Amino acid sequence: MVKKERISGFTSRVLAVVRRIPPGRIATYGDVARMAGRPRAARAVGNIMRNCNRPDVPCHRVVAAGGRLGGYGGNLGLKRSLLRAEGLVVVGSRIREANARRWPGPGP
DNA sequence: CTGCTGACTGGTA
DNA sequence: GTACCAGCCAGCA
Repeated sequence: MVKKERISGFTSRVLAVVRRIPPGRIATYGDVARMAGRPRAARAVGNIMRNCNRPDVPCHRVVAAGGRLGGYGGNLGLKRSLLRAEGLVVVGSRIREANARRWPGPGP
C-alpha cells in the first residue's frame, strides 16, 4: 500500500530541485538548500535526502561542500562509482573540481 | 509546546 | 592535513 507521505513545501521544493539536476552535474547541500529557498538549510536538506527513497531523486548527485562526497550513509564507494559513471572524476572521497562542474542552477 | 537528532557549513586551533 | 565548536533548519517523540 502506498504510504501517504507528508511532503511539506520545503521538502517538495528540495526534491524537485534535486530531480532537476542533469547528469554529469553535481550540487552541494547548500546549493540545493539555496535553490529550494533556504540557503541555510543544508542540514535539513541532508535529512530529506536521508529519506530519499525516490528513484526520481538522484541523491548521489548531491555532495557536500569543498568537493567532498559526504552523506550517503557512509556508502561513499557506491556514490563514487555512480558519479564516476556519470563522467565525474572522483579521487578518494574527493571530487576533482576541475571535472566536477557544479550545477549552475536555475540562475538568478 | 519543548528537546533531540542529523546524508551540513564555515571558522578556529 | 585533522579535530572541535557554534549556527542554522526540518522532522519526529
